[in-house]
Amino acid sequence: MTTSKADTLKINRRDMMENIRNAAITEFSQHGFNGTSTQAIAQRAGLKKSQLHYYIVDKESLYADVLSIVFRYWANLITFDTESMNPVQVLTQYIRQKLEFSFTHPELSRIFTTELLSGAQRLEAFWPDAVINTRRKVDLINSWVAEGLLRKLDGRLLLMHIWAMTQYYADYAVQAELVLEASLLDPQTRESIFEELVDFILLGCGLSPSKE
Amino acid sequence: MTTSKADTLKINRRDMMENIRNAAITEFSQHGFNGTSTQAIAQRAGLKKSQLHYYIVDKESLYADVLSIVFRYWANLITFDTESMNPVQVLTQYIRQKLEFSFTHPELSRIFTTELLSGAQRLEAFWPDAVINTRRKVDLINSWVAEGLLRKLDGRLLLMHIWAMTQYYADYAVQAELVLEASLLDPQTRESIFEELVDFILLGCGLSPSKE
DNA sequence: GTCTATAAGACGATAGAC
DNA sequence: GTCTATCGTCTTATAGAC
Repeated sequence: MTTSKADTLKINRRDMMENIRNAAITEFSQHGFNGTSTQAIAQRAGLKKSQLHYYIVDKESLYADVLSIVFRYWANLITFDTESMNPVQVLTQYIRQKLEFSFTHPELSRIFTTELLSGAQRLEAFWPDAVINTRRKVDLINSWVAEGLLRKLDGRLLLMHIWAMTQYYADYAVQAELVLEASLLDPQTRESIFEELVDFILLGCGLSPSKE
Repeated sequence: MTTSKADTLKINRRDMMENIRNAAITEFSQHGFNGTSTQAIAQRAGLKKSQLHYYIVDKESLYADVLSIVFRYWANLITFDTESMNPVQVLTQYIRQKLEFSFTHPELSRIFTTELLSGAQRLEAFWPDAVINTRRKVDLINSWVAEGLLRKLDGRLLLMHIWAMTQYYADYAVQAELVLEASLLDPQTRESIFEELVDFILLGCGLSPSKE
């Protein structure tokens, strides 16, 4: 056992930081930046407010941390599969990734939404990359249209409508569960939403969903 | 001129209340209930915080006022046209109403979203009516499916996906304008979104959009 | 009827004790 | 390195002046 006291503390501190970040994600996703108190974050993390302020620089930088986590997930998990040049496969896979993210990380999705609702000022640093990634996807969709693989449509609108419907299951989870009288945690519910979403979108693009 | 002093004051007060409500709508829609200070509302209404508290009972009831406005609009403006039994006409008209509301009252749309994001506790009073209205629409859609007018789909999912895409243009207006490089105030932009949305949804339902 | 002065407490943040 | 005591500000709300 050569674990020094410093090492132990370091590990504990890292766990504590993750603990705090998770508490922050929950609070910020519900109440936004303005609406969240460091008090509430501290309480959720099992700390006193004054203790919390030892671990974080300030509320603003904790929020920036959390925002960057959202975008890191987004960039790593949700991409167009460029291997496949088949619109049906690319779109189906993209819809699954986006929807799965809403199901498994609804709080991260909601942080993006609260930030956008409150003016998106703290999001400006992330826009340039997002714009590039978006343009790449839009160009691919539009090239499909040019090749006649999709009906004549605006790739930007298609992409936004996919975002809208997948994001819905995070932001409006309360409403969805009320309407469906089912939990979004239930794998069967998730699967039937996914299947309907794929059919709906592919048909809307003038594609025929493959039935295997 | 028989206008008494009392009448004049009454009129002014009503104007002031509307002024305050509008300021409240703007602030609440951006920052939610927790995130909005009466200070910010007062300032936007051109009052001092202490003046504002003369006109309102408290923050909570001002918020309740604003929420009820949202639902009054919703109930009056956004309905299924039961006169027409034609799915294409009913859906097209519904999409136009919903989308138009997002364009012309984005702040009211956003208040609903912030409230849902923060747990929707203050919305509970409005759910029963909303559930009834929703069920009626779902039943109609499902009857179309039973008659073979629409492809086999779950009416609840279709309705939610229409909500998601139309609501998007209020909640995510910042993102939409960035992606489209256009203003959502522009009638041409609005019209092209509407047309694409109708084509997309009708095709997704297995209907063929009429082209006149 | 309208507005000011001010209370009572929550807010984010820090200096300094341990 | 960790936590407590505390500061100054901002919060909602009201009592009382005009």
